[in-house]
Amino acid sequence: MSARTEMAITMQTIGRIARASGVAIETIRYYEREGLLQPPERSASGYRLYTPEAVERLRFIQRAKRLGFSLQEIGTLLDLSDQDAPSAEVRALASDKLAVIEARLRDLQGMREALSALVARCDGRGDAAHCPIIGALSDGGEADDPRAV
Amino acid sequence: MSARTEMAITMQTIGRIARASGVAIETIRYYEREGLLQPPERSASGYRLYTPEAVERLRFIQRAKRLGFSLQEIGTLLDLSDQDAPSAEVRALASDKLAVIEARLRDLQGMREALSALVARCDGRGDAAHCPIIGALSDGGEADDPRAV
DNA sequence: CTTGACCCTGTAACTGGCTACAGGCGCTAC
DNA sequence: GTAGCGCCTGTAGCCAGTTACAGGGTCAAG
Repeated sequence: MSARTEMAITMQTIGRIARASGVAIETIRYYEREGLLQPPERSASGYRLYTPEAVERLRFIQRAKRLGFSLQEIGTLLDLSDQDAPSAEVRALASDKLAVIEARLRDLQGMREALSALVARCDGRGDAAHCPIIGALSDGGEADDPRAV
Repeated sequence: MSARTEMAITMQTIGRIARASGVAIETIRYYEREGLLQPPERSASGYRLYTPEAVERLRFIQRAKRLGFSLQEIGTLLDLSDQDAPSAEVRALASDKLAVIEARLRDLQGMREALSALVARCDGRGDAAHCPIIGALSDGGEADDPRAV
């Protein structure tokens, strides 16, 4: 059990880290092409060999994706982390993203309100010519509720 | 001013309806290819000639887009309207879309909460290694607030 | 008669994030 | 040795909704 004989710790093939992380093999290779993952070592026959940290990195990517970061932004986050950059930069990225999410939320809330008002006004009886939804889309919504659509 | 001599009412070229509707020329042709707009009449030299209703239809499309409908769904809405189908079908489409929007809203609200909690925990001082944002992304966020990210 | 704005068709590029081949080697078990 | 999985590269396709050419013809003004 000398350090010399177990040189490879627990290197894993791409299929194994794919299963361990829940990220598809093709996607892992794609992330490598996109620069999110360092090109790993290769076996004599050219197989990619990953350390367990690769799984951590993939999980990082997944979590950041869930928070709404794009792959490009995740790349930046990973770089900042790797270079141990000032935390303020990470924070700035996150709060920019937060602002984008909030803007999108306001957008969607507007849509929801407009649409639910329309759905509420349509009883589903009669035909499309008299449907308030069609009416609102056709002429800008000047029925009971003259809010712009 | 006989009906015979002014056969064309006020037919407009594509550039004019583009300006009147705010939709780019290329986009109008694209909508035609996609079946959202009926192929218009043509002049002797092959120019598209639109009636003023085309502008209405383009505005309909824009309003529906703002409400979150896809072009495909807008096509369906227009068909329902053209065929004067039962209003219930329009209503169903709208309330399905509403449900999708609400689901997306819940999603984004979750993102906002998680992200704003992280931003709040990072004071922007120190470096990335000690940044709670990086920490949460790296290990699943088991800091002050062990909520899953 | 020429300029320049407008229109035509058809096709390709773009965005982001994958996903799917095709064609070919490597590895392991029986 | 041979089956069958796993891995490799490289390229192409997918989604939606445009946008951008290239290479032409048309039309109105000066």
